[in-house]
Amino acid sequence: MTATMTDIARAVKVSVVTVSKVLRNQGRISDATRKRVLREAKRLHYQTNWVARSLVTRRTYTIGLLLPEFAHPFFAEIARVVAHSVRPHGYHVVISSFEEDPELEASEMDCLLGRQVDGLIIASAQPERRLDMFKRLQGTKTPYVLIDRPILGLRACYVGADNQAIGRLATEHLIARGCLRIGHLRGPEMGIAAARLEGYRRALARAGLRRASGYVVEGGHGDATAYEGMRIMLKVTPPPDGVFCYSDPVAIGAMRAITEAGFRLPQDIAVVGAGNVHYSDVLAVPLTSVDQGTCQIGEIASKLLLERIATKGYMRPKKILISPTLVERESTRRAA
Amino acid sequence: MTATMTDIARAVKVSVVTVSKVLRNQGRISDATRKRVLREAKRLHYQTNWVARSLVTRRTYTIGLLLPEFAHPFFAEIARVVAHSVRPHGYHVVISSFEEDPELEASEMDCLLGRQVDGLIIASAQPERRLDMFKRLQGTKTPYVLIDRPILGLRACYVGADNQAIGRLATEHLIARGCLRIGHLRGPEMGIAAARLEGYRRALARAGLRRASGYVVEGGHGDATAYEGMRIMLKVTPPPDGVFCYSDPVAIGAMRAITEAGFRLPQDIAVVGAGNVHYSDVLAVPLTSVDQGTCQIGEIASKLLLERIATKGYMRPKKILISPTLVERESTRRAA
DNA sequence: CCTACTAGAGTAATCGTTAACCCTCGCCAA
DNA sequence: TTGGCGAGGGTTAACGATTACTCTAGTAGG
Repeated sequence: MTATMTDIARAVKVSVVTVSKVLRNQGRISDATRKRVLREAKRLHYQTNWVARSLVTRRTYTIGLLLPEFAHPFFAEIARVVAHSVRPHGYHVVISSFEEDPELEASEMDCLLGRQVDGLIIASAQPERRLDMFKRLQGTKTPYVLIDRPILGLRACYVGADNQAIGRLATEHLIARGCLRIGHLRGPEMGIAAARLEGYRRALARAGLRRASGYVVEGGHGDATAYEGMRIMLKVTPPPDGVFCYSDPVAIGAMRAITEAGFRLPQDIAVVGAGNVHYSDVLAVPLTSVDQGTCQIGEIASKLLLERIATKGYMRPKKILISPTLVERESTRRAA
Repeated sequence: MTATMTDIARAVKVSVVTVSKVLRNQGRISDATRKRVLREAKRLHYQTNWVARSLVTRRTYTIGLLLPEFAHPFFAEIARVVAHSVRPHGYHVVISSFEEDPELEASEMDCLLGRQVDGLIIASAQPERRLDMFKRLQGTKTPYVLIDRPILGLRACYVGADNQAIGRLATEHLIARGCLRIGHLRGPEMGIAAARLEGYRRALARAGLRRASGYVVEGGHGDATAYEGMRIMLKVTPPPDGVFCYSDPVAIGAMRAITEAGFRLPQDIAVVGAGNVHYSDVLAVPLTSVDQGTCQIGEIASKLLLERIATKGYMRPKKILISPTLVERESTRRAA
């Protein structure tokens, strides 16, 4: 069985407290005793029982990661980065995905709190104006950081991409590549998609380009819906000569529609995606994409959370937007 | 602050034990008392303190997931499936990735054991014949299941893809598509890659096809190394008319080399990958790929582990190989 | 020689829950 | 009347560690 401090204490003939002190390097212990304890601990392969320690210290060195979905590359990357960032501080990560179900999200949050996590990182799917999950969370005083999806009306830490900047950057890039009729295949959500759309609009306005109504089409979430959306947009006369797509999967669907319609890519129509997912450069036409700084989001969220865990008093919530960067590939590489 | 059973007990004027019994639906409690306790519990938003409960029950309802890498689609999917499979049984998952570093893997295992996980699922990177990590693990009697990478000489549960079958299936498919000179871009590892190679060889032998020496080339892990490997293979005369690639990324690199060399795909050279990663059908030429049954691996590993956790006595280790399935796409779609 | 201090330990209480008994009615049968 | 039994609770002692004291020599200083 697993050895406990009592086992060590008995073997070395000291009290459990002495063992505890040695193992934590605390209190005054003679070198001789320390060595004997350490030797015995090693001999028995002693491992701190964190359950017992946590009960009295009220710290589990565990953080909860509450995500809508795990297999999604963005969230998988977040999980990786978060686990990696907190490990040097002795923390581990308990994961929980709620498949975009707000009810499940709330109940999973309760579970994680019951497990006494020291803090939470959440990409929430709570509908707008439904803050009771967060009220409950705040009631427990457990630190938490929101990522990716901002929650309106909540005074809380938030780290996410600067979606308006993403829209602006993508659109400005198309403009710089000489596009004059720039379309947008937008996403379905209120917050994120709306901000990207707004960035797109502002970039157009600043460049003095017109906004034809048919140039903004709903592209859904995946490449299938995006394919349909793009086909609709291509029927506008004149067709667009550049498209900013809400996400990379959407861009993939769009490119398929464009190629099938007989347009050349990027000569006739240039395409920009967003997300810069791992496979963007192995596509038929490698996709120019706006990188949303996934790693940074994970790192900063972790850092923020650990800060808050370490601090007793009140800390003002911080909202941090990560500046996107453009990764240019073939899908926009053409003469301006 | 968070309410405890003591708070409820005081409010309802019963003992803590009574509260505990009500909350666990155990022991004989009158309906009246039960209702009062439950009402108070709800009023205070009582949540079981799992740390305290675990200390006495010796069950944390937590399982550890020890993986080489998180962002990799295969492992991300595994994490998703495992978390999803164990949740209905009240379990949560603590993740830990060790970036292919055996030392880190072992130390993370110790941490997870210190956290008293009820069981472990491991895709190990321990080098061959270094079993001491597992000896230690077995010493704790903590149930565990290996996935993906078998460990030789270890009597332990294992769930993984049938790699030889993958090689066979891919090669037989190429044969069925009329390929006569079939190459293999192999992977670097001993176990998995060797098994796929063996499956390839057997399929060739069974079909009575010759094995030219230059037709088996090391393709590395990613598309960059695979690209180089494929260029080498294309110099053989006559060049292959079909290639089974160790993985999908490898196949992507190979396809690039093939196209650049002026061959048509799949008419001149057909390509099969393995892994069936999510983006296989959005490539320039959608890639035929052998699906290795990721979901099944995760589900079965979870089931096996929960079984072992629930069972007191000894259980014979089970080794389960998941039969692969072929997903045909454009890269092999040609007349036989 | 006595006091004060310190190094090096030990004791007792506690964290929140559960396990294993124990107690006290009230009721019923002998 | 007594004995037994079961319903409905309560008591006590863990679980494995930590925290906050307490205790005891030895030692240095006056």
